[in-house]
Amino acid sequence: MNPFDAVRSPEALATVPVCDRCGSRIAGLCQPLDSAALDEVSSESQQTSLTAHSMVFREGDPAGRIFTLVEGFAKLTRLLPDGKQQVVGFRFAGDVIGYTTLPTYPFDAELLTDSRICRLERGQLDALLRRYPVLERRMLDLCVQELTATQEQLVTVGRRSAEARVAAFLLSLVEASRRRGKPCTVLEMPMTRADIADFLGLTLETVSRSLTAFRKRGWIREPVHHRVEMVNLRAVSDLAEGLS
Amino acid sequence: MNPFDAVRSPEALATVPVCDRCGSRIAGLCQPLDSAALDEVSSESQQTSLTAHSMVFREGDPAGRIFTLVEGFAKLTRLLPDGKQQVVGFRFAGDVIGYTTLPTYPFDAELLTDSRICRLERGQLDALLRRYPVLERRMLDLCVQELTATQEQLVTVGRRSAEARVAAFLLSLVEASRRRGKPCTVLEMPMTRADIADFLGLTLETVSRSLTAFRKRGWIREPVHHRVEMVNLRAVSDLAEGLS
DNA sequence: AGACCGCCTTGAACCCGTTCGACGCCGTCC
DNA sequence: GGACGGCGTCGAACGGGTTCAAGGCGGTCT
Repeated sequence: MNPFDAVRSPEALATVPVCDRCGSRIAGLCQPLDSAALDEVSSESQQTSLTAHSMVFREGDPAGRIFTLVEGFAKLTRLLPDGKQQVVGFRFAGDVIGYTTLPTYPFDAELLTDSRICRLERGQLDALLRRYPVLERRMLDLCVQELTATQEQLVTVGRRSAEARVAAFLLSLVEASRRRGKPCTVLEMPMTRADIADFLGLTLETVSRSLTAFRKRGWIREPVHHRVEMVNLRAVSDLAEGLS
Repeated sequence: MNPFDAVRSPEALATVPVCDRCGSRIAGLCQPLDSAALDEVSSESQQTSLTAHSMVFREGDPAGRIFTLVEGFAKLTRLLPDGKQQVVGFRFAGDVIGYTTLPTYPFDAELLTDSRICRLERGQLDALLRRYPVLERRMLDLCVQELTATQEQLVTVGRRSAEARVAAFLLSLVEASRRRGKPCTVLEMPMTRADIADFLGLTLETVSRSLTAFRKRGWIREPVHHRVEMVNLRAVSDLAEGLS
């Protein structure tokens, strides 16, 4: 155990072990913090459990809080005036949700599964950022990562064929799982066909047809609902690259 | 004039006036700096002029430098294995180009016009960020802005019809011009139809047809090559919103 | 059990944007 | 001047993905 543990308050003892297993500690905002700083962050933040389909926040809500997804899956969506929605991203354990410089959140954040989230008031975050410059640096790094991923997604949606988009989506799930330290061929995929379609700029029928095609070619399996097994990762990534 | 000017070195006197008119000072990284800090930044950075079609850097180059576009226009592109390119964004006077946490640049940066750029070695930037926390904050803000714009672009490419995408593109030009403090109905548009098409996930023919359609409807004019006049901004933004 | 509902799958027809081809315009290079 | 190449425009045919429609499967509620 960490040598700092001995001097922690009982309160901290209760909260920190939770933090140690949090995705944020592994790949997210809290990764660069030492134990003392982690204590402070964790004592200022509020952990809550929420059920699937809860809204963490809505597009247009005042952006007064920042969230970390401790466990679970979420989707971020923007609504178009004509009613169609675009999924701008999915979020996994450890990811930060809702950091923006805008006065209001620019998208909806909806949980796809029962989840645990960690909540911080905006003012508290700003104070922490001032106190621990390493946190601000970390925010910037995460933001740049996010920007790169979104640009990648732009390429996917803008230039790839339907099947190549679905293949690229599967690869992004593999990558997200790897980043969380679980390199595994069987992946959680809690999003519906419609969610995936809205992410890829396709219809749910096309997504369904593509996944069926992959299954028939023996590239993937779906042992149970909302779980994919990547059988032939190479074939999928070749298709995503357009080498078809 | 600024009271700090009196104590400046002759060298600073030569460089700072340039900075004061730089786009970065108005809308970019240097915006929050006081005169003393601006002196330091400007003395560490190298200004150069480059001609149209120069590459600022290429995808895969070691990301050792950060650039600010002082004057001019640039496009950022990613190349797909099959040879197609996706324009991931355009950059205008004042914008930062090439900041990444990755070891290499994730896209090409090519100038569309003769431009002036301001160059900073990565190590110098890191030192400045440590010295002036306000700069790090500013980087984060710019990154979040950029992320929001890219997500907006994702919606455009993913869910809008061809004409709506072109309309949205025109609006983004208006917005970029406004941000640089030049709210004007006649805009520079140095990119070719092919560039626009690659940005919007369309072909150049479709872009050409859409712009022709807008012209025939009297929504825009193109008085000279590479310049658009927004005659009926309302009609364009209604189309972009999908209210057609 | 039966009815209902959300989600997924599959088929067939259609349509929007692409592809392919041709041409015009303009600037540059022999 | 003439040839060439980059860029933009336009028409006709094609095709990938959408739209529309029907049906299946697995839950949950009554």
